[in-house]
Amino acid sequence: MKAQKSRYSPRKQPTQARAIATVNTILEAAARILMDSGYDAASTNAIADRAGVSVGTLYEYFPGKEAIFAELRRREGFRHYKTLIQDPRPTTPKTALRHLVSAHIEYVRDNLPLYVALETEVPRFAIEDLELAVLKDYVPLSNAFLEVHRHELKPRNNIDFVTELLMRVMSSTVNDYALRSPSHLNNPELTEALIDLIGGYLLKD
Amino acid sequence: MKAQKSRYSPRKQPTQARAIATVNTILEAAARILMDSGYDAASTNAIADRAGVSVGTLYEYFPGKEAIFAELRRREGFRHYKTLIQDPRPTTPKTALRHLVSAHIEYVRDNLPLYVALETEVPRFAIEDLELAVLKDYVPLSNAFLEVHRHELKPRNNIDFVTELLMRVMSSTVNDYALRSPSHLNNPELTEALIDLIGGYLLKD
DNA sequence: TCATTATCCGAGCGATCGCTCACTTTTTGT
DNA sequence: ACAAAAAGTGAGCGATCGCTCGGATAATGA
Repeated sequence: MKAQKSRYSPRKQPTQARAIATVNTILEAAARILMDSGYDAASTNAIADRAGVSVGTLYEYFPGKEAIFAELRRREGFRHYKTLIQDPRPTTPKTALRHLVSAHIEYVRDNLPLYVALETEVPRFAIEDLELAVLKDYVPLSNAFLEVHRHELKPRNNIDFVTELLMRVMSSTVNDYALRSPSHLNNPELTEALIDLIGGYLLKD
Repeated sequence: MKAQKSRYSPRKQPTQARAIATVNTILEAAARILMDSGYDAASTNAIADRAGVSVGTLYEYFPGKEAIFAELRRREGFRHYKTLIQDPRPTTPKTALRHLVSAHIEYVRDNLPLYVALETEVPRFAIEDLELAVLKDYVPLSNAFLEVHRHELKPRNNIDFVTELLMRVMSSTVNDYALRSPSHLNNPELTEALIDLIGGYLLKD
């Protein structure tokens, strides 16, 4: 059986190079209008105009408006995820934690307008895919790593629960700063405080 | 000068009892449709129908659709805030922290559908008022309390920064669970873990 | 009582939206 | 070279939206 076709998956796969370029252009136009004027202003006609293609072309590759932003979110989520896992051989839990926190904050800071727009403007349709990719891929990865360094951790009865909690603490707190006090993302104190907070709960002194 | 008239403030103040009831009915209808069918489905016509009044009446008291949900959010935010501060004389920082975390989780859990709908469905217009009320009222309140119990805290150079950070850690983490894993809100482990996490960072052992 | 004010009504306007479809142009494969 | 497939076009349809306005009804207060 072929890959499950989500309600938000592309209508047709572009094969020629120019078609792939068209899809990218459409997504870039959608991102631009989203950041500049919000989700409501990002009508399919407006996106097509901005991309320099006709609405008809847009509907060749996307079954609807929601699919455009679902794809945009999927691509950004993957970019984000990649920055988190490209840690050259984590050595100790402490350094792994430091890399995770600073890489996460760095991604959000460096992509702030789009990150904020996706979080605040776009309705929450079809985020399950992305959630699964991050929580079901990354959490087990972390768990395996922590398992190896069990002797450096404070003893907890439920490692799965703790890993997931601390993951959420980090991402949702940074998310909160991004939406409400974005300037704090440049404050090194924030990174250090999060490392101390999470490390203090997770690691032996 | 009269109170600053926000873009989302009511068009006219209801004076008679039946008019006040009408406004409440409209807000309740808006909340119901929002929870059942989302923000887009909550058109002004739909809200008026559901409330059993005409659109004309709706526009007597609200300058537009956004104002309805701004008011709804304002009222819910105030209800939430009140549950946090009604602590009968907090004694120690530890008990105050326990009360804060459990009261917060309790409110979110007991109002989950509306809380989630407001967070995920309603665009983020005019939330500044609410932010100010909570962050500018509650944070100083906590700071004053912590100042008194300074000797029980781990020494930090920036108490304002720490208070705000821990506040955001708690609220945004609970928010994350509410949106993505609401069943965990019933897990007492979550409350205990958050208290340990924040207490461990803030308080001496 | 009765003028004044507050409240409520709802048909319908103008604008915009997501989207279709009959069609043309470009690329591909042989 | 040339038929088939892929890519691109854009006028315009049907639906819905937020909102107005002229007028009816109910409460108030002197």
